[in-house]
Amino acid sequence: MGRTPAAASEARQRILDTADRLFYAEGVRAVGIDRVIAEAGVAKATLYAHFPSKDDLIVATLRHREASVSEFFRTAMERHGRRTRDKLRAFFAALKDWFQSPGFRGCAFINAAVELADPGHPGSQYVRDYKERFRGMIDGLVEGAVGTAHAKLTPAVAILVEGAVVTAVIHQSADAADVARDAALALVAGAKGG
Amino acid sequence: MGRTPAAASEARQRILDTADRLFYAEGVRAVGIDRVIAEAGVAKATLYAHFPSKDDLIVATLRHREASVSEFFRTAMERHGRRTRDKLRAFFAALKDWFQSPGFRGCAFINAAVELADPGHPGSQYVRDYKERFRGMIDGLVEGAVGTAHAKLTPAVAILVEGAVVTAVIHQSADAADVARDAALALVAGAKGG
DNA sequence: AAGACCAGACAGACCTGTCTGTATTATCTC
DNA sequence: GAGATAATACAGACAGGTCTGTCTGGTCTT
Repeated sequence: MGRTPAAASEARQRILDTADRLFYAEGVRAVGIDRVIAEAGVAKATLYAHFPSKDDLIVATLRHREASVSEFFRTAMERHGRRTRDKLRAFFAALKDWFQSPGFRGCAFINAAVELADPGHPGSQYVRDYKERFRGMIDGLVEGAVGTAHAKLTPAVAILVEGAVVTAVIHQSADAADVARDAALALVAGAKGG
Repeated sequence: MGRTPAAASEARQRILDTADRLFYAEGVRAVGIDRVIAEAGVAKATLYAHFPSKDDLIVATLRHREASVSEFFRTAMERHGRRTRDKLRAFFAALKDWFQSPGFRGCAFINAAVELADPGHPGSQYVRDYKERFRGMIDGLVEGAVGTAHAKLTPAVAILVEGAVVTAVIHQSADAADVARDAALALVAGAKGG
């Protein structure tokens, strides 16, 4: 019995897809292993052969989701980028698409960090690292919009994005994307002008 | 035996204080009734006499917390208000105080909404209502800062505040308060100038 | 024969909510 | 004052379910 069988296995992929879906929709604490294996059509032993514990599965699910989130924004921005050449605008348009997508329930990483509560949990650590990478992407957009690097602008835009996500999920509305976009563009215009 | 004994009872107050503390620190799902009654020094029957179910206790705890949050911001802003007459500045200073306070773990209302997951849960509904009231407070600050009412500014500042809270709890840093303050002031200045 | 998988029992802990029974205190009646 | 009544709170057993994680055994494919 291999401790961690083939990395690219059908069962493993089914587990990850199912766990991602359930964890995002109902929360990592609310969904139990039994639910995951039932809906993935997998034996419990198989799950534990691939993921030593539920905590490991949670982290693997976050990693799995990061890939799909990046992919979503890449294609959505490309789609919007045809009309709006400004990448920052295209990003907020993609953000709004996300808010309006069925089953939207906010940022899976923030949700996981909130649920795990313990900052030392591997999942919480992963979320911090992910947010660093996310901020790096924002930084690229801001630099493209403002011309030069601007140390103070990126954190502000990142905060606007986080706030928009939280507001959208609480109020079940996509309006926050427009509000955040206008605020970000105003800040960019201010940084360029002054 | 009254179903809901005296509204102002010592046991009831102990339950609320304890539940508020535990729920905020570890999450409403992670903390069980047994923990609450043990740390509150209360019999289980007493808890269920005051609160018909855990869900009811959660909502009561949120209500209880709203009072203390309002009180915190009122006094903190008053303290800062002596130096900075600008109420918006005083608010962000208070926000930073909160971020730096021991045991800070973000917004209890957002956390609860994330954990409950279901938008129809009474707790989630309470959170939505609370955020409406919170936005009303922000609106007062913005109106005071910009002179006249400004429909587009308040939602942007509210989003900055939400984003700052989330960023602060994820990165365990109070810097987000300063970033959000500067961004809010820039937006206000832009609204006044243009 | 070996690796990967499925099915499901099992242990031990924890969950919410109900129930029995007792102690304490305040109030009302005589 | 003395006794009765009712409200409140205590302690803790209990039911029925769920949780994670382990284990046994069978199946299928290569």
